[in-house]
Amino acid sequence: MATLPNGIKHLPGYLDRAAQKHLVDTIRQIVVEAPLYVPAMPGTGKPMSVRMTNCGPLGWVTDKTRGYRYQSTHPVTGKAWPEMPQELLDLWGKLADHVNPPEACLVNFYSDDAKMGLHQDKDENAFDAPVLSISLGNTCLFRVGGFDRKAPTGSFKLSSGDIVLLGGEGRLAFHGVDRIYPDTSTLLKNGGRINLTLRRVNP
DNA sequence: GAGTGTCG
DNA sequence: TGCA
Repeated sequence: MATLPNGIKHLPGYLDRAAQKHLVDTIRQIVVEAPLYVPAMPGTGKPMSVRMTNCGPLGWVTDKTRGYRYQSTHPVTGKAWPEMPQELLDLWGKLADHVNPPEACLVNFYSDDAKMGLHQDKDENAFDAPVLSISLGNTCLFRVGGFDRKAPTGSFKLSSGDIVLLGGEGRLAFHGVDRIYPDTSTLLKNGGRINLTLRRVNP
């Protein structure tokens, strides 16, 4: 485990291959119930390069007119998000150091050419709880900065099975994904990367 | 002015 | 990595 200068924790190889495979199977089932959709930027409506879905009581969504928010239903199907799987509740219990369970698990699917610009996770009302991030599939280059957008940034690779905790000082750190490295994992048959982020939304 | 954006 |  490495503690970065800004307080962000990186746990390389936290999940073994079996646990990763099991999670992928779980996510596959979630995607059947709650299909991946293309989120859009507020205002411009510009599509993001990642595809998204969620599980848990709440899900993070965005579209052109209503912007970033959490809601209890899938924006396309209108159905409630699938239940939060037990294995994710267990991981949160082990690593999050927070009394309450996570309410949202955002599932981001990155194709090999997808990116995520530098941003803060600040649509929650519970900054005392960390954001717990799980990487599955191809390696990515992850960039982390500080509390202000202009603070200097640094980058490091995240591999399949790695976990990152954005907590404490690092909870509101700017972060993003610069690039995906194709063919760096055999976990996902069709390439790409899945990132799961567990969040507490309500205080 | 800001950006879960893109470009060089 | 920083700037546009």
